[in-house]
Amino acid sequence: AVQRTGYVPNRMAGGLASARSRLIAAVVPSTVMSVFMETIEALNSTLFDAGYQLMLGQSGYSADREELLLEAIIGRRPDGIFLTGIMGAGKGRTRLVASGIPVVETWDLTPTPIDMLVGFSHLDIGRAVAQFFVAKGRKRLALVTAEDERAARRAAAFAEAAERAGWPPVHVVNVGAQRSLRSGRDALARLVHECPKADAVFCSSDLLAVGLATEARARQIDVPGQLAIMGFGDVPFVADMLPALSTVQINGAHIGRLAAQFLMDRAEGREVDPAVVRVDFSIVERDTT
Amino acid sequence: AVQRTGYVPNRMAGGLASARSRLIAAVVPSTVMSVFMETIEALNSTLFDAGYQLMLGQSGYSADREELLLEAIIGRRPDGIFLTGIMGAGKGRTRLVASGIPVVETWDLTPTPIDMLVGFSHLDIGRAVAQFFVAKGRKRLALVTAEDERAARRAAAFAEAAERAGWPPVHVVNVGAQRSLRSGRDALARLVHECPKADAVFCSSDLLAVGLATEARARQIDVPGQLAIMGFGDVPFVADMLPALSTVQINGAHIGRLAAQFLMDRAEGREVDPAVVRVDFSIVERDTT
DNA sequence: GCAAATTTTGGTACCGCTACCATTTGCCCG
DNA sequence: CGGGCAAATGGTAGCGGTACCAAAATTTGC
Repeated sequence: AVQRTGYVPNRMAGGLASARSRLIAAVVPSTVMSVFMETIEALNSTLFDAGYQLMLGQSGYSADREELLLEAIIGRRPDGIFLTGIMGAGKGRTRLVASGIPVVETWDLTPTPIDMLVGFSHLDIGRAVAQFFVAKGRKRLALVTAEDERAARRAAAFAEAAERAGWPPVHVVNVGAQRSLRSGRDALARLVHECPKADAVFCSSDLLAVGLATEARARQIDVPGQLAIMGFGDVPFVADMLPALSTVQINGAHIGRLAAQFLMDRAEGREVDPAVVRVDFSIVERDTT
Repeated sequence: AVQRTGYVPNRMAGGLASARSRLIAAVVPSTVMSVFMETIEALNSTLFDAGYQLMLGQSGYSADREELLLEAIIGRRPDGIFLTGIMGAGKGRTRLVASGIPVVETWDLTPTPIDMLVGFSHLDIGRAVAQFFVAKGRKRLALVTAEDERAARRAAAFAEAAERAGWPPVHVVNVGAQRSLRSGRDALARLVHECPKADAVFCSSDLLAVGLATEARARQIDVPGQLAIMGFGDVPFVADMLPALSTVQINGAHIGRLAAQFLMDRAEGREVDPAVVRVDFSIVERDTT
């Protein structure tokens, strides 16, 4: 009879009755060319295979929009909420905690997570990249960074580690909100103008780094001879570029799968322990360092 | 009182009572490095600003998964369904029609849309690119294409147009399911081996085309002198690559906004007329042709 | 000042399921 | 063949809103 009439159960009614919506909400800053997409894809796949649906919200890197988004999300009573990044104190955080919905924060670490967490230390990465450059004999380190709180923390740790090694202050090129290839190219132009002696640069994203490498080629700057370039994220295509980009690799898909599992475990009443998982990163050395 | 107690209305209950879920479902093949992400981002933004939420489903380019996905989607009773591509006859289509939910198909054209449609003709694009190459004096045309029904149609029209111009048969390199930069590089390797005289190649995606351009550089093949390369999609960064990629530009964000508007109009009981909109494409000539 | 029209308030049925209780049925075994 | 137990079946109260109706309160017009 189900076959004949084409009956599809109304999951909204089911959710209302059972207080289990089988919906998981995810908040991402942006979807275009974003380092988070592999995480979202893995999250979505894992969820779907277990009978859950994904609701996607874009915060657009803006706080008031995030506030609205959170309200809209909580209104749907999802069984779990996935956050890219951590949530600072504020109305949003209070709301989330009050809602009692399982939350997993990702791509970052904090001593005060809302609930569960799958991430890594941006400070460690900043330090590790600085040490990598130092070990390679680079002396004048520089940063190219987009406006992003996590990138700022990597940058701060990078600069501090360089200073502790006795190196001169790290030159910083801020590219603003844009994280495009174009802004990477412009950033290199600014860098060679503002700090021509820089011999190693850590970029806040792979796209920016590819931009630098591209502009370096346009200006016949020898990479890595004259300038070493390190990206962040290891998005799928940078390994096959020419030169292949050295970058900080994050296993985004792993974060997504783990977060999905945590959320589903909690939704189904199972304990999640440990609720805070630190995932690895690694510096993959290719042709630009 | 609402402020004090932190009351957030349960939209699931509201949706059940009013038969208006304020949910829109979108089906995409994949989210990573996909040409559709600008469309999804625009769709999501437009929807969110009007108080709707986006549910994202990945069909993963697979038919049975799509079937399951459709069932899960219909079960949620969304106010509208966004499809990337058109839906051929089959169980899925029957289900969709039977559900009575407004549907907008995108990124393609068909004489038999399910409901609404915002797209363009892949045949026109194939022909236009072939004519472009012919006008440029290219004689030995080639194709590099991933397994994708829409790409296959562009390819067929391209080949046919070349033949009609009196040119020799178009050589086709099929890269399989992978649409990575790596497979683009491999494709060029195959192309120079299998058809060394080819002087112009149309790729089924920008990423593939960038791969070809990269491998051409590695092999010191002169682009565009010896080989012209055309991509598809005009994803954000290809304009700033070196060489800047010539490609077929599609205004993905426009498709997303329009589709969102259509879906919301229908959800709110307004008539959508015309329900089929053909959007423009254009060949942007940069440095690889 | 009063009737008519409009707005506000109060109350209830119902959206389509799930959870749970009360039966009834089937089955095994002494 | 009947008692005890598990499984199947039937029935119902919500889940938290919306929609709509009726009644009351207010405004408007003359």
